Formats: sequence, C-alpha cells, structure tokens
Amino acid sequence: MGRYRGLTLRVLHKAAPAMGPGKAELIDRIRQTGSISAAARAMGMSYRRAWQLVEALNKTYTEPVVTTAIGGTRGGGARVTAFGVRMVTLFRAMEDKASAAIAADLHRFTAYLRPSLKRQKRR
Amino acid sequence: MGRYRGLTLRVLHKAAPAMGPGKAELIDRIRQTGSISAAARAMGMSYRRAWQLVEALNKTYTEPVVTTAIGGTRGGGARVTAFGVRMVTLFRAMEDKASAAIAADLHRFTAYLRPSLKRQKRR
DNA sequence: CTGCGCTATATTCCATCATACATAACGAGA
DNA sequence: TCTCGTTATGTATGATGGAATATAGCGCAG
Repeated sequence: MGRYRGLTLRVLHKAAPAMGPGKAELIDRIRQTGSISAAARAMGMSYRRAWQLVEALNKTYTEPVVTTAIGGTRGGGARVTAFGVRMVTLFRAMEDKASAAIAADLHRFTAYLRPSLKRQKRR
Repeated sequence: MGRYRGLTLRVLHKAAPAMGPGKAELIDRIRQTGSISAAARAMGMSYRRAWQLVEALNKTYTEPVVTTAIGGTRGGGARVTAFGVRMVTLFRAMEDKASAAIAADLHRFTAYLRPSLKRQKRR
C-alpha cells in the first residue's frame, strides 16, 4: 500500500481519472500476485471491480497495461506489461515530486486542521 | 471554475479529504456571491450538499471557514472568513506548485493516453 | 405586521454503484 | 476425462449518496 503523504494525486484524461492511488496499487498487486483475483482479494475489492479497473486502464492508454490468460496451470493469470510498469513508476515519481514540492505548504496547512475529530463522513 | 491542469490534488486529514477542487471552488463561489445557495446554484449543486460541505469545512479546521447569517436584508447570507481565504489561497498555491513540479512528467504521461475514446454512455 | 429570501434541518425518493452470486469458457495437469 | 482456479460476463440485491421536497426560524424592508 502506498504510504501516507497527506495528499492524493490523480492524473486526469479529459476530466476522467487515468491514474490515481487506487489504480496504481491495483497494478502493483497484480504484478506481485500475477492474478487479478488475487490482487482484488488482497485489496478487499470485488473481482468484478478489479477487472473493470483493468479494462478501463487498457482502454485509456495507447498500449495495454495488463495482459491476461484464461485457463492453464493455475487457471490463468494476469501480467503487468513493461509499459504498465513504466506508467506506474512514472506516476509514483509524480507523487513524490508533488509531495516534495508542497511539503512545506502542507506542513503549514495541516497545522490548521483539528487534531482529533468526531467520525466524519468521507468526502 | 478552476482551470484544467490535467491533475487533481487533494489534501487529506487522516485519509479524509480536507481540501480539494470541489471545496475550493465552493469557497470561492461563496466569497463571490455572499450566499451558500447562490454558490450552489452556480455550481449546479443542491443547497443541501453545499451546506453539508460548508459544515464539514467548519468542523475540520481549527477556525471557521464560512460564517452565516439568518434573516435580514437579503434573507441572510454567508461570508468566507479571512482564515478561509487564507486556506483556499494556500491550497491554490499548492496546486500550482504541484502542477509545476510534475509538468514535465505529466506531459510525458499524457503522451501515452488515447487521444479519443469510444463514446461513453451519456447520463 | 406581513412578505421575502436565505439559512438550517428532517424526510422521502430515486439513481447510482458496488458487492454478491451465477455461469461459461478455458487449458494445464492429475 | 475430470478437476481446478482463473478470466470474463450477466444478473440481482443491497448500500450509499444525492436530489427533491417540506418545514421552520430569522430579520429587515415595505
């Protein structure tokens, strides 16, 4: 899981998220496990949703991010392409750079956040 | 409306968004119009939702971001506090810095995004 | 003192989305 | 040939969230 930075970054493709924390983690998990379903289980996500995210990824980019195989030794599996690895790596780098660029401001900002709060709805 | 940067930035408060594009725009609209309902209308958002966002803002920060008045000349109104203005200004600065820091990477990234996408279902 | 517009809040309705469940195709290996 | 785990997809149910609606309170203007 991505470490806590106090911020989230999302890359947009015509206002639609093309890459963000969730997709990046999913790609990493698929790379680790070699399977969409295993990655979904690890993230507490339904297989269907994970599959839909993979489908969306493969549609938004010029090259496939994940390739899949049906049947076979372990029933099949999924592989993150070299292209997918590059995309996720690039995104991680962007997260790091953005985080570094605003670190000072973020520190100032969080000083004005209530330290403890009643359970609040996520927005 | 905030200009298109190809990215979205959100400041988190214990994994819950404390500031993002939506809240920032809402604050600006309230400042411009002097009213929560007018700001909501301008954003095509229900009054209730806008009010809930204002409530969330005032709860998450150490000082109120928006103050309200009931009744009176124009039925009442809302004002963004100096503190609120500072928070939104700081956030805008963070957006700018983050955007600048990853501009080159973002340019490379978007080169791998499909220029045109299949017609998506309109809603 | 009545009307107006806005804040404030509860309630109800509805669309959306995610999860869960079901099913089929698939191919290596036992 | 039969099993197994996975991809792939459809369907249904449930939860979530937003919008619409309703109502009340407020205070200045007329």
